[in-house]
Amino acid sequence: MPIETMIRKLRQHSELPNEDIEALRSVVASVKSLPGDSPIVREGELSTHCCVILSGFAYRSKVSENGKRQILSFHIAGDMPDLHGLPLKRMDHDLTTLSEARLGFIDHNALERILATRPALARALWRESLVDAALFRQWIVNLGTRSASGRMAYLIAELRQRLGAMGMVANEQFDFPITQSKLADALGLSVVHVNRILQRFRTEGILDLKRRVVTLGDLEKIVQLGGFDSLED
Amino acid sequence: MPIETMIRKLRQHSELPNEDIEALRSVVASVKSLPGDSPIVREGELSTHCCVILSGFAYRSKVSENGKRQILSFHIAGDMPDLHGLPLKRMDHDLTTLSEARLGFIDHNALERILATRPALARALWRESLVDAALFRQWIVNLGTRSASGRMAYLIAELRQRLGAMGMVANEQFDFPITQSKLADALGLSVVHVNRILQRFRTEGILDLKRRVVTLGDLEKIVQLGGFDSLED
DNA sequence: CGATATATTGACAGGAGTCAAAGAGGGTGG
DNA sequence: CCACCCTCTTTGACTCCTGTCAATATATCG
Repeated sequence: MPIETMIRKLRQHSELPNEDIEALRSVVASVKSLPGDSPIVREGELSTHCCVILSGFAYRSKVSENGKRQILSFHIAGDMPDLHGLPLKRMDHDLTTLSEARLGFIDHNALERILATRPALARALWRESLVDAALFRQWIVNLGTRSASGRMAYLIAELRQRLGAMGMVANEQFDFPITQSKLADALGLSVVHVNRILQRFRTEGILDLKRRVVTLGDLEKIVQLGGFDSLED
Repeated sequence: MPIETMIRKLRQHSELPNEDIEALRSVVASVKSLPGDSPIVREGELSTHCCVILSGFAYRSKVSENGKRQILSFHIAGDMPDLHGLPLKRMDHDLTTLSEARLGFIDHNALERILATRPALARALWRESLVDAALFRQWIVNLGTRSASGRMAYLIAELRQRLGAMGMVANEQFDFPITQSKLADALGLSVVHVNRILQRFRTEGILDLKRRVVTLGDLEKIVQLGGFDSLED
């Protein structure tokens, strides 16, 4: 039951009685597999349920008036990328699968019912959404203060850490099924420039991103370039 | 009682019984005036209370490992910029006054006590922190997709809207006690370039930022440059 | 009135974008 | 199993936006 990954994640920041965990587990109504690039929710929609990523990847994005798309964040197994839809309802951005993904869906009404009698669980979900906000802040720092290659290195370091915490990094290698054009949209760079950075990283043995797999070459260098502080999982 | 501004803001997104409002009002223990550039909380600290801005401005910032400071957001009267410290405790960034400001402080323990019996209020605060997160997302889009002058225009348009909603814009003019160097840190630009953009805006009659006051010249142009969608308050 | 912070200028360098074309990879259908 | 197509990646040439450095002017404040 890979819903355990989400529970493990919640437990990293919140102590929860077993009954709350059980209640949460029981409220996951349906599980669906979606191919890559499928919209999960769109900006402007009112959400009636939220999802847990059971496997695969998803990303959140927003298009600005000048037509450019900005990718706000990437999400991995265990994440609940549209939790904020529970209190806010109206989505302010899109949520899309990056690769084929298995998603668990939780109906808002059902979730509200169990939260009503379980304040600790409600608090845990609040906390979860605040951790999400903290990642956005990090991303602002990344976009605002670093050079193109620093941004790229930071992204990889952040992913390595989050995937590592979920046990999804092996042999300094992990899955990341992304195109350079999406990388460009996430980092605020042009595709061409992303390509050049990746090539430089490759020839300098820093890392290799090929065929949807990242191979870490020189972790020290990545962390240093990206100014990523905690090397620990 | 300028704590009303905060209550008005909460009510914009949440229906709250009068007793909850009263409880919230009563929990603001002390009010303090701080001069500009005073730290309110620092990154790494554990917060024991949170604050409401009663008047003046504050900003949140984070310094990245390369030494550059990134300003994450600006805050105005009615905002609770460190609400997230209630569930998360450890601050991941600094909070500082921009100008002289009056702050109301709320003790976490006292707040927790009233939240325990007032789920609607707890939910309103959760929502408030999600609105905050949505602003961060907007800011990511701003940094990632717009040119330097677009970013500047967006910042001004966003401020105009938020201040307008609080009734703090008169004659297309509002207070914004900021230096160009802080603007640079917020927009991810160099001071020199910020200066040039402001001059261009000035000579082209788009807007004028001088002596800590913004005078809007051509609102249409600002909104268009910044790609800001809702002109309405 | 001097001292310090902030704003303004100019000259120059370089990182990142744009445009346009050519290769590679991965599917798909015959 | 190969030909074809479509998407993604890679290249090269060129432009220009934004940063850096360093000096000067202007505000602000005690």
